[in-house]
This record gives sequence, structure tokens and C-alpha cells, in this order.
Amino acid sequence: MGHNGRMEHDKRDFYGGVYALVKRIPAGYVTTYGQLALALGRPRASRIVGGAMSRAPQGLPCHRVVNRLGELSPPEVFGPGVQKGLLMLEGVPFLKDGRIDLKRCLWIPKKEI
DNA sequence: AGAGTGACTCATA
DNA sequence: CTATGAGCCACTC
Repeated sequence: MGHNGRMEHDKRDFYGGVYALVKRIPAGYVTTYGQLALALGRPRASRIVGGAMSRAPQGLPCHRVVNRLGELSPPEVFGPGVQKGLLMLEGVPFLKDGRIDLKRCLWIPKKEI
């Protein structure tokens, strides 16, 4: 198991923990960088979660991770309008100002250890 | 090995 | 309400 490359399921790897949680976010819900960090026992590592997202393997629902104000990622990340389009297709509620209505769709990951 | 990085968050103005 | 500054810390190279 021990190798020099990246491991998908190494619990000592914070990024790996982030990816495992992101996989569980249900369609129609979103979570925040801070909530993921908190669930992994690193309440001040929200910025690190952002780093994990920017290097995430394909196939993860990274568009369901937003900041604590319900604001989406910069347009260059998914392409202009792409993230919002995906979330709207999944039924995520938006406010008039374009932010996500987190009161109605925030998914809080179960705390890990 | 260690300085640099950043899809964040919080405090402050 | 918006804007800006500082702290944060796992990962990258």
C-alpha cells in the first residue's frame, strides 16, 4: 500500500479526506469549505480545502462546494455559468442576489473521528 | 528541507 | 451592506 504517489484512501492525507466527503454530498445540496474542514477535525483549514478542490481528481461533485456566503467559484474554474447551471439542474435554491440559499440546502458532513 | 501558495474565513472599518 | 487585511496550514516543487 505504501507508495510514493498520491493515495485515494489514505486517512492521514487531508486531501483524501476531503475527497471522500465531497463524494457524499447529495445532489440538490451544497456544503462549504469550512464545513468540510470542520468535519475533518481541522476547523481552520478551510483554505486547504480550496487547495484540495483545485487539484481534485475528475468525477467528484466539486461544484457542490461553495464558500460560507453561498458564493460560487470563480468563473474560470468550471467555465462561465457552468457551476450555477449544474446546481440549478440539481434543484439548488438561489437567492435574488445570485448567491445560494444555504439555509435551505446546506449539507453538513458527518464528523470524522 | 523550506519558502511559496491559495476554489477560505474572520475581524475590522 | 461592501472592502480590505491578517491569520490560517496542508500541500507543492
